[in-house]
Amino acid sequence: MSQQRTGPTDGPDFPDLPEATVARLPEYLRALHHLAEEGHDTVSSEGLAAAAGVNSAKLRKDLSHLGRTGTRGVGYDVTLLIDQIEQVLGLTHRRAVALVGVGNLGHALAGYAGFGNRGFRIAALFDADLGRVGEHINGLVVRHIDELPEVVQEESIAIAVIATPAHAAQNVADRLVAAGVTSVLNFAPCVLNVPEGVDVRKVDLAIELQILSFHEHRKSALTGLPVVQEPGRVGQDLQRANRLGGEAVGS
Amino acid sequence: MSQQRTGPTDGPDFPDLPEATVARLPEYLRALHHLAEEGHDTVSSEGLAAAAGVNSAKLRKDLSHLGRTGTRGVGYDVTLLIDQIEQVLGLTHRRAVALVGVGNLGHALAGYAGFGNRGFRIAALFDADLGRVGEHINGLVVRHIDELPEVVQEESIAIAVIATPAHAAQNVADRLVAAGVTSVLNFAPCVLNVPEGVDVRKVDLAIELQILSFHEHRKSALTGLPVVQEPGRVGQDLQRANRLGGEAVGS
DNA sequence: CGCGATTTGTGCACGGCTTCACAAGCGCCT
DNA sequence: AGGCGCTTGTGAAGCCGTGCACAAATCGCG
Repeated sequence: MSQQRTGPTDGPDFPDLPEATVARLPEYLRALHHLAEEGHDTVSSEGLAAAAGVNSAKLRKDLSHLGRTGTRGVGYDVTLLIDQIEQVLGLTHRRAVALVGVGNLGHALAGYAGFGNRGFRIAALFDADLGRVGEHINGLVVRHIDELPEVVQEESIAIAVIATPAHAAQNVADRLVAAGVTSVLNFAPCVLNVPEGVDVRKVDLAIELQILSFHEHRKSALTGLPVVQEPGRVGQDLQRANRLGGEAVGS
Repeated sequence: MSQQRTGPTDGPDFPDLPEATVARLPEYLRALHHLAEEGHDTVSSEGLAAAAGVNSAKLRKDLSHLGRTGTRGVGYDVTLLIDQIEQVLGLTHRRAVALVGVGNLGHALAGYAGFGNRGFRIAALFDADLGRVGEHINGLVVRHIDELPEVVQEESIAIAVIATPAHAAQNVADRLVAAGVTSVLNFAPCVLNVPEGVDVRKVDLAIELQILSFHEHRKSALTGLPVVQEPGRVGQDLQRANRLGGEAVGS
């Protein structure tokens, strides 16, 4: 609401990173932690790039946005780089996260150790179902969603995870925003409308599979039969042709 | 392995969609199903774009890659468009999916109804832990991972989901590929090395949160105090600043 | 102290994606 | 039948991201 995303930041230490870079920094961070555990003190861009699964030039350009980080001829200091990235990502303190929806998926997320290890602390669980309120999960008690405002205030929660059914997600999002949450990770398969200034990221498991399905479909069309049919009318014909050839997916 | 991704496809009905388009088609599909349930027969690009959360021009260009789909002055026929997209994504039949790792997350995924509704059928569950083998989840029995090759053959499985701990993921991926799987959805926080021709998509929950954390960090630096401190040592100081500015998030 | 090996940081060009703006086409109404 | 309003499909411009290739910088060693 109050700030626009465009234009250079006037804050001195915010280099206004490209979004693509921001999306990769966490991956670098994970790789660096792994390297640190193995006892490495320094890494070359080549080595870190391999560990993170990216091009080394891209990695160097990404890191160059953080200011002077590496030393030529040597590489990057692992612990120093970890600190720098955690700085930029705002991971210098454990951020409190609220989780709404303690169903099938939410239950699993509440117990997922990966959050705790990587800068986050699930500070509160919520659900609308009174049958679930009061349940203990991983040392936390499930609270009713009406208690959102107080808890968000008390725990200084800025990030929330939505793991509710799709039909409830928009309502939950509205209440989260009203309570002061400004970042949402949405697992519900629907589009969320939020006011400007609130960030939403979406994770849709079925969509990921459907993207893979497309590539599968294409692979099997290439390796398998050449799909004989007229190039002109690509309408209902295709539909029928595919339904018939549907089984031929074995490698 | 056998095919390279570059160059135009020689198959007549594969328009070689841009990857960005492929990633959005599933979202359109979901929105269309929703519209169909509400009784809509046609949609304008504007309407569908709003429902999918994208720009309408982008949507039209995406759909134009599928061939003639809409009618000018009217819009898009909802059911027809659903069929077309499902065609292209290879969703004309329910694809069998294997799920490896029946821990915290895997358990939830096995019970997730969203897969079944959207073109996929979890055909087999695997785990390396003998204590879990034999367990019944959602009508399926957990099998030992050594049985992978047979089951993948029998069920014609081309897509697999990895929900194991990170340290086991690469091994599992190798075995999946050896068994004939050519698409992998990886929930383990690590990079997978797979031979060419195998597609991997990764979902890392902590990374999503870290990206949100970055934006939070930036917001609080903008709205709050101008972050007075030496540019040199950007260490613990920022940490304090953020904690103080944490309250100022009310809309 | 100087040289060579090594590795970072970056200028540059290329390709893909996004967005605007508008012409072409379609149906409806008179 | 003809015109009008609406909506698609697309040319063109601009932006962002990627990757090559190389200059600049640093360390170690003789």
